[in-house]
Amino acid sequence: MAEARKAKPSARKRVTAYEVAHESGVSQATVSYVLNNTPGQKISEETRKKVLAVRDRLGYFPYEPARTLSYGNSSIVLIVMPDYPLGHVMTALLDYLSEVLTDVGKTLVVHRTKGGQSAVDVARVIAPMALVSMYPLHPDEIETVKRMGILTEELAFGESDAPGVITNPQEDVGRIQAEHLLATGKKVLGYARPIDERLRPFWNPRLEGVRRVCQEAGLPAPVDLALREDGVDAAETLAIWLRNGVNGICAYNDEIALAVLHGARQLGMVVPRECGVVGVDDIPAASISAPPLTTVRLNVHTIAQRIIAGLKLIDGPAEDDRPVSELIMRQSA
Amino acid sequence: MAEARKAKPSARKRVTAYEVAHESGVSQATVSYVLNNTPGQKISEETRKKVLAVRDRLGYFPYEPARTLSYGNSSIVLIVMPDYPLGHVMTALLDYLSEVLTDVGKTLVVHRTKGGQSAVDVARVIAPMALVSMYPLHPDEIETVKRMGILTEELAFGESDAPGVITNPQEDVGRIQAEHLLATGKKVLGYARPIDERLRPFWNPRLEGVRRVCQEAGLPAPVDLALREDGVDAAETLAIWLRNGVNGICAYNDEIALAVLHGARQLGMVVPRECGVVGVDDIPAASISAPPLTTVRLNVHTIAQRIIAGLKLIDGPAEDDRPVSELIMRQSA
DNA sequence: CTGAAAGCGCTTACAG
DNA sequence: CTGAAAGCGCTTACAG
Repeated sequence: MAEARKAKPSARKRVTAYEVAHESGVSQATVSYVLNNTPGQKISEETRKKVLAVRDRLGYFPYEPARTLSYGNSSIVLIVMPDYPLGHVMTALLDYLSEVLTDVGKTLVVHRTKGGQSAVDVARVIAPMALVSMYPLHPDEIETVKRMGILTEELAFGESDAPGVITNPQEDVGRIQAEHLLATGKKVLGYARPIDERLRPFWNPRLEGVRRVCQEAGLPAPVDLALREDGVDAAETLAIWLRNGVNGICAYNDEIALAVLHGARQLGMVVPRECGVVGVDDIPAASISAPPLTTVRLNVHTIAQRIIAGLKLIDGPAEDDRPVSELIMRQSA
Repeated sequence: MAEARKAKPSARKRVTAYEVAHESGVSQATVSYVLNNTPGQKISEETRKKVLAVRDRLGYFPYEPARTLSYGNSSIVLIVMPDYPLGHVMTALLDYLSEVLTDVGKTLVVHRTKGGQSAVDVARVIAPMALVSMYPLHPDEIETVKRMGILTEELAFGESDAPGVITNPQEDVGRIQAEHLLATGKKVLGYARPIDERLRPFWNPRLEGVRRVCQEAGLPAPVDLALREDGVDAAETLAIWLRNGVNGICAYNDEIALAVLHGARQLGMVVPRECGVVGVDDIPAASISAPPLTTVRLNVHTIAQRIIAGLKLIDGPAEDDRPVSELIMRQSA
């Protein structure tokens, strides 16, 4: 795995606090005090000025690994994601998270963890102060990471009340889709999921939401089928749904929904009259499909704030009270 | 900006090499030798076994910051990207890069740098062994990072022969688009670029490629217009092109191309007869648009290999000789 | 074949 | 108000 590191690199001599102290005619401690604005230390204005000037002249900045070692904790927040496509929403989530963390002096860094590689290994080399996982972690992994003194959080897409698990209930997404379809008079629903089995943790809770709505309405359970995003099997799959009497389809995301729409065009079906379709994500292409796609938009800010609150790093921006998911109604359903 | 760190966290006592040494009845040095397989150290099989056993029992792993401090260099490769949407291609690039780096014991980590924030600051807290920038860095920034002893590389989308700059010539992409359009008999080209000004470094080189092809063919320069990805201004923009006699459009990427197609449908235009359209990226939706989109696919592996070769971390997988970009012909041009 | 010791660059009691 | 010193957890000459 990790091979031995090569010979020590020519380690371009680093500018150290020692040098700054020396040039300023003060001790290393004093340098540390002024640079960190250490509370409870009264530094004369003169000394402070001098140190700062030398710092600037030398272009000095503390070396983080040393700081981390001494302090016992870093300021890095590591987020691990699966390495398969996650779309616009996750990107937006990351950016917002990054912004908020930057504001409180933390640095967010992302690792796309390849299947087979453990988040624990990554956490070991990054040695972050906190680890946020975008996919389910094994309890042993959580245990190990915690024992490393790292705050740990897992974003769960289903229900959970386990500690350290931020729930981002995706059932709601499925419910919204299904309820809208039923409200438009559809009676038999289909669920269009992606083919990639690794995505199961993401779509399964949504399907569960659809399932419950059907059940509560006394309607048949949704028939779920997998579909390619490039739409080559769309017509064929749609035909299966039709044979099952399906007239409303909830898609895992907009890309899949677009593929369904493609299949419908091929079959000459009239959407939404013969079959309604609703997606998730509201990607740009959703508003320009034929017909424009009715979809569910996720409110990334709320999710981000839950993560941040779970990290307890900041008192958190006032809880966002916008709903996590909302229906964007267009013409496909 | 960075606020003072809070009181030392309850720093759950870390298992140290000292403890492993103690429990094994050997010195710390010996523990380090066996764990690192330090060459030139002859450790008795017995000692090795013992140390390893204790390591496993205690669940010990070296603490990276200490290791980095001592060794003088980390095993992290940091990649900074702009924080605006970059699409499937960049994601694929990251994943491939990550995979290769993992194989050689490095860990790739990504930071989406917000405008206004400097890559230098990020590099300072992560203290990586190498920094790869996906956007242009200021020469001063490069200088600073290098002085920190960090290998630095910048992915340039235009031409450049500056050291430390990996060129990923995007003119070629524009050329391929334009040449195809001209080959189908189009005489006046348009360039559809995104609205976000921050994307300029990415589309400008491509537009330049289109421009050159037109020039070389003795045709009028391409007329470039900005377009929203959600297509609300597509018809209107398309009308402007038409008034200028444009009958072939090169789009910055597939999303924009899809918007153009949307506008064409609204105007009742026949694509590609009245106007050809070619995108870039070959996203899944490209194959199911109406009509299916002709596009240029980028070969991510080649780009990744150039980056890796530039890092000189490994002897590199045999240079991929597949072309960087290739035309995927479908029905929109 | 193994260990005592120095050193990486910081922070933080502890003395003054 | 400031400094000498210990300590964070590792690696690596240097002795034996």
